[in-house]
Amino acid sequence: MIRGNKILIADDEPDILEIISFNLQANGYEVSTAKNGDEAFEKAKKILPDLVILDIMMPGKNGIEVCNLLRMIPAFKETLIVFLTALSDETTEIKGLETGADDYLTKPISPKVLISKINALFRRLNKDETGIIQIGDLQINREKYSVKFKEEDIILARKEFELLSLLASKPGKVFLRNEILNQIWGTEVIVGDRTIDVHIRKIRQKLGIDCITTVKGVGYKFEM
Amino acid sequence: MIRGNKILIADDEPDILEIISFNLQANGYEVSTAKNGDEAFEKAKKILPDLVILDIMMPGKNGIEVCNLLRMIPAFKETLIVFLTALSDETTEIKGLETGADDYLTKPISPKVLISKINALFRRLNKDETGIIQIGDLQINREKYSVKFKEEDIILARKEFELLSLLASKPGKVFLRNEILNQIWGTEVIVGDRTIDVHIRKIRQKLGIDCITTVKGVGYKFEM
DNA sequence: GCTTTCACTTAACAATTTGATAATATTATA
DNA sequence: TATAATATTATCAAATTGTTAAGTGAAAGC
Repeated sequence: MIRGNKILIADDEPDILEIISFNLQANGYEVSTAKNGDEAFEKAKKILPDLVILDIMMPGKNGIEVCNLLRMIPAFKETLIVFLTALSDETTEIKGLETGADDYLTKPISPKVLISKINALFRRLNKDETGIIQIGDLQINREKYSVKFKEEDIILARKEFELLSLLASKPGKVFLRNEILNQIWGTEVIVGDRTIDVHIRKIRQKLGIDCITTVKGVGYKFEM
Repeated sequence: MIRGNKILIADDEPDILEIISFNLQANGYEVSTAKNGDEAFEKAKKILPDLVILDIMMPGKNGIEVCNLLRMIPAFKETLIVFLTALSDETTEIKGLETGADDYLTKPISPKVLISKINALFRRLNKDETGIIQIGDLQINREKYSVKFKEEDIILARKEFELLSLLASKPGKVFLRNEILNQIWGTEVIVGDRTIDVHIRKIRQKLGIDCITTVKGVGYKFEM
């Protein structure tokens, strides 16, 4: 868990608090609890959690009020907020979601499912899936379709980029010629064996460094 | 059509497809449908939706398989995927969420609640909805539909504006021609490939600076 | 009502790049 | 060394994009 592992739970039933706390902690989250809406709001402002789990019916402020108040504070614009309540009526659920909550879960819920849902929310929050391959001084950015070597931009044509991208996706692994053909040309198109060689050559030429190794009779592999 | 609002629904029950389609469309989403897993996978690759709603039990590939396949494709790393199924057993739900889905909803679900859930997901996705994009000396104001370069107003026609706006929304990212067509023209309208080029040309001409790069065989990207 | 203007699209062609192959040279290895 | 596999080079066809001009329809202006 790189970022975002502080969770605040607000519920007026001590049993619920304990069960959920236990399960979240067992999954590596740092948990704080609150017994009512007012306490939840105060604690939230103090500890700045990454996720707030709110019961709706609580003494003091109810969950929806807390959610509203939090969303008004800039620091909580991005904070995950989830309702966890026994209230399963449609109107409340819609109201809850429209308040700016990220999910609305109804009790009873199994701890495992709860954890899965929470993991799913965090997964999207930590969207560091940039599609960048970095090996030594070589950087391949799939999204930008760009290759850099020591801050130097290297322009590759499409097939060249795809080929390098494929080989570099698993450094050290030998890709069979067949495998390469299937991955890059697909099963429909049929091209000669020499075609691969030529593209490999162009990549080697453009990169200027020797990072693609020929494994004679088998295929090619990427190595720095 | 600037906002990400394309949804693909896959379900083998025509009634469900129709009801959900209707409701989503009524809420401003652009909807495509698929009757089974295979069709869902193919259509997804073609139209590049922002959200995919998957039934689990379907002829051909089941929903979980489709989700798995999609998540393997770089272009679908960020796509919202939600299961909507009658299967309410815990194991399946956990498996679904661990496959990389963003939510797991069980039928029956009221259209209103479904819409709320979907809105909540999109709300988090479009996080930087400030309406103003500032890159170097270039300022794009989505609300005013205006573009400024070094305090100088630049008048762009609608399509030109939308195109620039799209490219500039993720500087560096290469937008596939497909992606551009889908985002700006939608899946209904079909225009020739040259149309994009011509708009690109006009933007380049009007801006006077070289900030749109052609990636041959792939698409275009914005770079200052 | 008519004309003008403008945004958008397309056709047609030019310019460019890419990718595949043939032909030949070179290398690795049994 | 003989042989199969790969490297290299040059070449050409195909794919892709750039550019210009022209057509279309809708909105604006007279």
